[in-house]
Amino acid sequence: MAKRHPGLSERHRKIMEFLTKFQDANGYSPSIRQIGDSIGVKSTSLVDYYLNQLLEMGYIERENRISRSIRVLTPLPSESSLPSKVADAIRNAGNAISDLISIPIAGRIVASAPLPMPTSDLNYYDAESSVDIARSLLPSRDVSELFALEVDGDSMIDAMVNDGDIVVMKKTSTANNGDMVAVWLDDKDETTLKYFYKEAKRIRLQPANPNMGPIYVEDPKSLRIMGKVVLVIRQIKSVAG
Amino acid sequence: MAKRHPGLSERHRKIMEFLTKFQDANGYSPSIRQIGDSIGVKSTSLVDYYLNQLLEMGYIERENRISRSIRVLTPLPSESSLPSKVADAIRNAGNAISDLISIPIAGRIVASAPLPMPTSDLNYYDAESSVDIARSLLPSRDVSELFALEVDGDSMIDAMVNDGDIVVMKKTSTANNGDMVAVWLDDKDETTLKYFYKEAKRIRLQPANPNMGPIYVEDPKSLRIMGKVVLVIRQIKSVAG
DNA sequence: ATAATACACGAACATACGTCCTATGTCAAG
DNA sequence: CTTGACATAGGACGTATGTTCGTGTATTAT
Repeated sequence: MAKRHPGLSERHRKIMEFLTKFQDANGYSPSIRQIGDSIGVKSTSLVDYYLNQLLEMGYIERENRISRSIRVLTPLPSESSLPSKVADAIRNAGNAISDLISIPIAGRIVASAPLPMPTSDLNYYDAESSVDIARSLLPSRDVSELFALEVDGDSMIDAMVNDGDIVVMKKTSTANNGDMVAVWLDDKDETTLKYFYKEAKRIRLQPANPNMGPIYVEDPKSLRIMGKVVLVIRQIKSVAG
Repeated sequence: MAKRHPGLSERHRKIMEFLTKFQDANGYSPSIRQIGDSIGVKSTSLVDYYLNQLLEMGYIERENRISRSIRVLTPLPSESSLPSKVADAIRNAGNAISDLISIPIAGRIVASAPLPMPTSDLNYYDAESSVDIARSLLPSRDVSELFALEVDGDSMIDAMVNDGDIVVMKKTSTANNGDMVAVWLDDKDETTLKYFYKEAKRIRLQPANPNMGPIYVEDPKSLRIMGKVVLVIRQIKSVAG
């Protein structure tokens, strides 16, 4: 259950350290160039390059084209500097009190229709329905991007997901190899849940059910990643039938 | 020594609210223009104007000429409009503990072996591992009879349950029609998860996967119900393969 | 040796974003 | 009525910042 830390170069480590430190000290993220300075690199593109790797590896998150929008997801264990009382307090308040997270249920997921997405980042409130999940079950510290969908129909059984199941997803448009993602296939006009693998010239979508074969997507453009699945919950509801 | 909070106009309040909300949701501050949008103001200068006032009054901090560098210093009191996380946290603080129940993981479930059962009702403590589940996800009021098992191997895919999944079960030796039960089949020498239906002269065990056929047990004696499944949890763990 | 790949630099570019200046309207005090 | 403080709008301007592209150099695979 512990996060994997593969191939983190010295540079990567330094960047992560700088990110957390800077965030902690200033309350906002550094710019690309500031990161470059911190590791002695003059080229912004190189920093961008590293940031993308860290993103791939799931260490950080960024918003496209938005300044200083880097979020550190897995702070490295090496923290000894907590200058900001505020940050500290907030952090403590976060994980000390709310072990239970309420995730809005954005709608139902059907193979034949696109994914309903939470209408905005701000409407936690009006979600009429939601699921409560223990924080310990979730990989991400960042709760804001999580939403849940209820599976409608049998069309996802090849993903080992059945009618009535609840999938908790994280909003994203990129995926790492091995992630289970919800994708919209343009040519097939359908939504599907599959494991994502980027291969040399194509993308392999592997069903969770080991008995079923993968499908391949040659054109990355025709595949829209809507989010990655982080949790599946099935309440057995003793239905007669 | 608390800061004075004089003359906070509706606009000020709205801005503060938006700031905290946005920060909370995105992990970084909004831009001037985003703030403007949020309060229905087109002019960036006006937003700047307000921000300076808030700064004067000690509500926020900003860095000159740095994007998205606003820090909220004094989150507004109560007001019923706090960002959800905090609000929820506070609200739940009292009953959070009781809403979350810790279920011991008794062992692993394999088709080829009997179910490991919790040795006694009292050994919550020494359970090295456990899962935390929100009470709202569980049907049963009675926590003491619940235990969890981790699925080992692919042998349960006909129950739509895969390697690594966690099944939460309620200890029982009887079942009602429609329950999903874990049963030990004497003649086959295996454990399986199936929906339980008592028919006229036999018992029908129906896989969760609608594509697969049922199996029938003629002799009720050769079937031992170990418990009924109340919840299945699958954490997607992004493993390459 | 050749090709492919990862790592690195710098510069050009587009734009997101903060700053600041001008104009307009309101309203209470002088 | 005039004055001035305050609230609001619009936009010009400069720069801070993320993105992209062309190029170069090691390192590794074929």
